[in-house]
Amino acid sequence: MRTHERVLAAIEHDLAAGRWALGARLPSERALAEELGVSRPSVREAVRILEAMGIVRTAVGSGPEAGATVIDRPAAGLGAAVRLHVASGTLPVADVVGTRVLLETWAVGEAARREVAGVPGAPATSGTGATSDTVATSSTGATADTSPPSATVAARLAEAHDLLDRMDAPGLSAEEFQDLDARFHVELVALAGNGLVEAIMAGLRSAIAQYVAVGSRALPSWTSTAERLRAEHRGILDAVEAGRAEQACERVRAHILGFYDEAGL
Amino acid sequence: MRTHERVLAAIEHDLAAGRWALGARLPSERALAEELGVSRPSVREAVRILEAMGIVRTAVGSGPEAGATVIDRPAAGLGAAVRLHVASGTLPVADVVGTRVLLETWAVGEAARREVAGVPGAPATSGTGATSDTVATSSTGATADTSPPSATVAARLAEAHDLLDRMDAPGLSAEEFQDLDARFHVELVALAGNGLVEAIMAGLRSAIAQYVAVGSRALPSWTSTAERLRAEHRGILDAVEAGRAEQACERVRAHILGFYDEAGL
DNA sequence: AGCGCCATGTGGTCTGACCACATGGGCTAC
DNA sequence: GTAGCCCATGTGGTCAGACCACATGGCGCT
Repeated sequence: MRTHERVLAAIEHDLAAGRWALGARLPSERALAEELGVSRPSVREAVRILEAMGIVRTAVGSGPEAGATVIDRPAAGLGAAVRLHVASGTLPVADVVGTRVLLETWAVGEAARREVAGVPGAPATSGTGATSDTVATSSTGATADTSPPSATVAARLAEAHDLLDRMDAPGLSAEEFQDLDARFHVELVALAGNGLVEAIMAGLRSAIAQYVAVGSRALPSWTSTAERLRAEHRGILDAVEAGRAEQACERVRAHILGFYDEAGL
Repeated sequence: MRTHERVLAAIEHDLAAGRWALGARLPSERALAEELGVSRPSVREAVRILEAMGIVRTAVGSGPEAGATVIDRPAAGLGAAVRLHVASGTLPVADVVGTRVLLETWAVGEAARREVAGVPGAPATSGTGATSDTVATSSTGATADTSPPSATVAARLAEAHDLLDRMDAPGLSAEEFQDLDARFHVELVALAGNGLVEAIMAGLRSAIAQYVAVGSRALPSWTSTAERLRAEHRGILDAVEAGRAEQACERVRAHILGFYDEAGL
């Protein structure tokens, strides 16, 4: 077994044993190296992997913000992995589209059924909202994290409405629109309250952004398409809030596949 | 931007540009370092991340097998990331169970509808079968890769049947049974022919194995539970092959949630 | 012609060092 | 006594160089 794998296993063990809570700091690389009897580069490689997977965040300097702190960003690792596999050509775009149809139709259905059950403001089981990637940067410039952790469904809905409002702004560039659009769809999935599904959807985000950017260049008219997308977004959210699960599912499906077909992908 | 991130971005760019096909070898670490004007440790950190995400495989020695070769193992990165997040306590087990219910019910439904459409032997869109993890080893000892790439649906069905037959072997330990069980469920999802969904399910495998192992210790009688699981597996596969989508979905849901409830999780 | 040995190139690891950065306490000036 | 500045300290980031284990493949010997 390679040294950095032993380090990784040791950290994973301590993580599972609760040695470090969320937000806590790992020992310094030098201290960990001495503690485990390995060299600093080996520790560094393990920390790099944890960072790529969204388990820790590293920062230089001094004080409580410096060092490797345990964070909660499941989407980072998933997103980078999916994007890299799409980049290497092993994952076809059709599979990505099929997956988002699956996740999003399910999510809006769940959300709508929860609405009709009369618990519109119930807290989500887990709010692991984190969207930006940690690894590399050749993806579309993901701006910044937005979703606060452990948000309620009501807050998620408000966030979704806010995103739609911002997409109505005149003079919005296609890139800005598509960025807001991607975040809206992640919020949509987040409404279902399953942190893992949300993380997967957030992970798909950069891969989705790539094919959307490519596909939008093949459109006859971006402005008219954007107008249609805006209306469809409103329609989806309306169906969810009205508790019409079947209608919400069908609208999401038509929305996603409609763009996919129109862009000729 | 940190040096290893620049290296990662450069490799991702070349990967997307088709510089290396699947199975090709990356330049040696020393050559890459010189090419990019960075030191070897920086290259190593980038390669480590690629390895953790299942993009490349590294091997020492000489000859065509040595070095960093481009592979196609989407499940490795996803699996390790999901397992680590579950270990750190940020992803509840209920979310993992909910996600597998979603993926598996959808997959068997798709498979059954494809059966009834009369294309039982149609080739899958992509066969990215890879199940074992690359990172760390504290998970349940995943034995080895089994699914060959680009397998047909018929081959997948045969593999599923074979797994069920092997689960009938007398004297099978609980661990062996659960390993076969996990592989059966991955095969089930693979029937739908979506490589990404299959990769996600394969990624969930080690996280699932953990809660199954914990839950099975709380069962009143493992042998009787195993007997029930065997029968349910056959029932699911029968429904798929008969093209009864609704029945297959319901049986999968009952199968997963039944164990979850019985184990008191 | 067959066999065995070693030069070669690979990743794996370690040592030691220096740098940039952010903090926080001590020192100085007022 | 207080407010401000400044540098010691500890952090990750990076580099250079070295050695090791390993697997291969060609060379030389038999």
